[in-house]
Amino acid sequence: MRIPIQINENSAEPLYHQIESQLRSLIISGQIEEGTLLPSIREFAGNLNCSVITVRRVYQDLEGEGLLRTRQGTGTFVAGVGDLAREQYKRDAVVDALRTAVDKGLAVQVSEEELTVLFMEVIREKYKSQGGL
Amino acid sequence: MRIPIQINENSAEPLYHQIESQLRSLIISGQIEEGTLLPSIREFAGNLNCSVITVRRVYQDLEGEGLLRTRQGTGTFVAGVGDLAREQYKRDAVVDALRTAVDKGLAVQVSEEELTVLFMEVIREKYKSQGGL
Amino acid sequence: MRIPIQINENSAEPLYHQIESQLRSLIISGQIEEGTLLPSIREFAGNLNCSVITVRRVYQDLEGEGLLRTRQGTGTFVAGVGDLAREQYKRDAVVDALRTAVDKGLAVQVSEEELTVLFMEVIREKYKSQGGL
Amino acid sequence: MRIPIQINENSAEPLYHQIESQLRSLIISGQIEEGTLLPSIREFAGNLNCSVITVRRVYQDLEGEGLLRTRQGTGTFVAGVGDLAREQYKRDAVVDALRTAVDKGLAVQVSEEELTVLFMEVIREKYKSQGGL
DNA sequence: GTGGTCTAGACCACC
DNA sequence: GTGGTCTAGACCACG
Repeated sequence: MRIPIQINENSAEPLYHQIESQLRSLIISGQIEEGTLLPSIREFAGNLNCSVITVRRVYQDLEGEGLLRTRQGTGTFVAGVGDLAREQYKRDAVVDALRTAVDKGLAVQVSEEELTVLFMEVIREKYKSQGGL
Repeated sequence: MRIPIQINENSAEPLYHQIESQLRSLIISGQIEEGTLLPSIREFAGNLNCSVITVRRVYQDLEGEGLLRTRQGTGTFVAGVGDLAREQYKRDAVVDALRTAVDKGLAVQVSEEELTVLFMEVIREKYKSQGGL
Repeated sequence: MRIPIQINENSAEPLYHQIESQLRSLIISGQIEEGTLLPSIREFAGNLNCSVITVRRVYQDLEGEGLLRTRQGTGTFVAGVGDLAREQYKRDAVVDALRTAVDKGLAVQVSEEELTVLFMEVIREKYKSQGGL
Repeated sequence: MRIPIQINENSAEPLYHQIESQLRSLIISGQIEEGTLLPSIREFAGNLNCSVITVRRVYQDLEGEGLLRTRQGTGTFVAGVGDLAREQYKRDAVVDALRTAVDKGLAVQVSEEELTVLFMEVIREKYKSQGGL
């Protein structure tokens, strides 16, 4: 199976972090189903053109979060995410990002109205380009 | 003049980065006026309880962005930010943060409506705690 | 790879500045190819017999100019300089220096003809000592 | 007497240095005649909008070079510059700047021909804007 | 191994 | 007094 991960070479964000957060989203949103066998560390590293130790770290971290399960000699699987946990998880991630954005607006003294207008522009632009969800 | 900067010791965000972004906001929002003489690097370092080198780096980076002007032997001043440039600057910073948040929503497959509701909750909560702007 | 940098201990020009301008020239003239992995800051500091911090500053400044790209844990690379950009870059640097020289001539009231003669003497002397380009 | 000095606030070049080199040029080129009484330190500082100690340094340095003479309680005068010395002085200053420019060209691997063309463009542009000398 | 951050402290040039 | 440069050395994050 081919996992769709986009790496931004120029970003200051560490490699492992970029991969983790995208893979996490794919799992939580259900785009990769529970029980799926992920690529081996070597194969994944080859796909992403990064070192095996980076992939190893990603798998370990997500296993620590309970999103993956590793079976010696077999491979790494997507673990289950309860529906309730999933909803909570989504909400948290999104609310956190929104809070950061609103804080930015406050710091720079944009009014509540202006900020809302900007939000509307951005959401329209993004969701249009993705097609209806 | 006393510059109000809040340092979060526990944050993963580098010290110089915390200081930079807060000072940047103070300048572009106009809360520190053009031409203001900032504290000397030593004095500021004393206030912030950090090394002079860290303050030096902050001043240098912001000078690189054109927000500060420094003259050896004299001190460091707030450079002018044209009103138009300032508006653009604000907008960019905020739109960028909003985009990140909306991307997060997309990644996790939250619907446009849900995301809007969450935004409204967050903005109400934040702006209320700050009083009317 | 060994980078040929000449340090002048007695110059009033700051160390980091000497290194920066020479490394910059090597890159934009194409003598160091795009994608080349530069020495680690520690190794380079050893070669140049200066502090790692000085090298770090050089790499950081040139990264800011877009000439280098650095990834934590991996190293520092020469970034691409588009051929067109490179030509512009060269021209700018040289024209700037020429302007300074001509200004000097004007300030001291040397005639256009005298100045041209002096230029011819200098260019012959310099280019001869370098061999044909 | 009003001495025409242009200060560039944004330059990295130290204040005293900017003033010195311009005043030096004015004297050597004969635009300020031998024996002229220069403004008092305080007056000059007022004109240039800089500190008296900066002007003091300028006068001292140029006195050290033999270009000025100070008489206690009377003021600071322009000393004589022999015609031969003047010519040598001019030549040296200009040749030095030209050498710097040509070095830049070499560093960046511009050919002798290209460099000559650039020089011609620059000299035409500068001398035209100044009117015939 | 790599770069990223931060420290304390020195010495210099400038105003 | 101010900022500008440079040092040695520490600790952390990344690959």
